[in-house]
Amino acid sequence: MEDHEAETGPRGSGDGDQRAEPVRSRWTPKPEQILILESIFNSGMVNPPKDETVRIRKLLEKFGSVGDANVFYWFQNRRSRSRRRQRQIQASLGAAGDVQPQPRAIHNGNSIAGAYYNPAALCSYPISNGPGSSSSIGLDSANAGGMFSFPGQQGGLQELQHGSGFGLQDSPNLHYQSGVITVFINGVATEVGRGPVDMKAMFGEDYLLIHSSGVAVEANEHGFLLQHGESYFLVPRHS
Amino acid sequence: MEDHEAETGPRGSGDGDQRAEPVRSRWTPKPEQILILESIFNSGMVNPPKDETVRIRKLLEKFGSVGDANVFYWFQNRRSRSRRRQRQIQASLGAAGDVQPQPRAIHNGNSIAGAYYNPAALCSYPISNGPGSSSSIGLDSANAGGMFSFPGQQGGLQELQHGSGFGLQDSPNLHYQSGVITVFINGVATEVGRGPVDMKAMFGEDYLLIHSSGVAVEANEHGFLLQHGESYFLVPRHS
DNA sequence: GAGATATGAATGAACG
DNA sequence: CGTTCATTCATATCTC
Repeated sequence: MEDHEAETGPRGSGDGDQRAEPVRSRWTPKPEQILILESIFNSGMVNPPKDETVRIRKLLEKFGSVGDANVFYWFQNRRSRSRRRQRQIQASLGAAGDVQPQPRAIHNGNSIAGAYYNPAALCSYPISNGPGSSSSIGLDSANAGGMFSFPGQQGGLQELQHGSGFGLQDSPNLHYQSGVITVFINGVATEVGRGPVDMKAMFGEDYLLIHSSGVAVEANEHGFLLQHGESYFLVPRHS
Repeated sequence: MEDHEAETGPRGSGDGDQRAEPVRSRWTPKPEQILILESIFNSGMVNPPKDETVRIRKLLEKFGSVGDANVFYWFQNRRSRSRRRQRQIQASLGAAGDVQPQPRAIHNGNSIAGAYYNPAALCSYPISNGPGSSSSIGLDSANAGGMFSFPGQQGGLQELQHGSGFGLQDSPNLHYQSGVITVFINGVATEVGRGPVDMKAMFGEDYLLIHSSGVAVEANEHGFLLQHGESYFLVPRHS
């Protein structure tokens, strides 16, 4: 986390001699790049150290030009906003009464985030932004580097998240854990706080959480304790 | 690190005029204030001691309420980010290795890293943030103190940087020099590392650096040695 | 094509 | 001092 922001400042440079450059705008990550970044983030590396940042940048460059600063900013923003969302959820859980459809239904036109109304999908941050424009992301191109091999179609998204095979193969430890972990609830990657999750407050009394092994998740008085990377199933209690 | 922050911090106590605004939690320096701060910083005083900080604060107060802590933080951040930028430049110069052409000319449809194509614009940190919103900063107001007298218009910015007449008139020595100096290249205030500057790596073989006196800048094997506050001109060698 | 939202970038404040 | 957090600014994108 050292050198960032160099590169450009849309802000500064208040001189007139800038040739008629069509106002270089900000970096807009390609869908493939977002996938990579998300998968790295969800794998637990939410705050990559500098050398990792460089590696990630090189990886991303297979899909479009990008700078170290962009990667840094991405993780910083992702972390910050994830944390904020988490806090919001937590806060609104405590505040009974005036609530509303609390999780702000991201409702990206297409996309997986649609899975919101279903209680099972009630997650603080549904992974994936939905493979936006380029339908069925063309990962085939530029994939020569061999580091990536996505299942390919958008349906296969969750698959990706599970395995740790996302390219940063060798780094043994995922530096920096942060207070947020990612679990899979009914197949949907979901961020939750590191501590006990008050599932009752989230889903009500009518649901049970079952670990993928089949055993129901124990809950102490504070809530359930989930583990990063594990899969759970939220099922109606009275079914 | 010690006693800062409480002080006159706009946070806790009486910042005089907050009315009429959407209650901003943190200090947002006015353009005039930024100009002042930048000019002080660029004059070489990058780490003002406490008493100077107080004087600077009083100066800034002519343009809006501000606390000593704000000034302290500003210099701390300015120093930190300046150094960081410097390091990034240096790093990317040395990198050279495996990947693509160094000046990463991101040139996407959108995206960053502008200011790269023009050699003259290749500066680690072009001074001035561009008199953004408030066109032709209204310096006339509150200028009664008489310490400042800007040329006024935005074009006159570089003018300001040159002279040492920036208000802190008497302090004989500019405490703390830091590893960064400010020079003027083709009229643009530019930060460079204190040591020899590898201009060849920065601008290529095709450019010469001429001191404002007219003599070409000597370069040893390491690079050019520039001097703080001096003006230079970067000219094509073959023109 | 105006308004709402998402998000890249910048920066004041603070921590270790 | 380097790093991180929180907030804000600016703009790309989406929606109606």
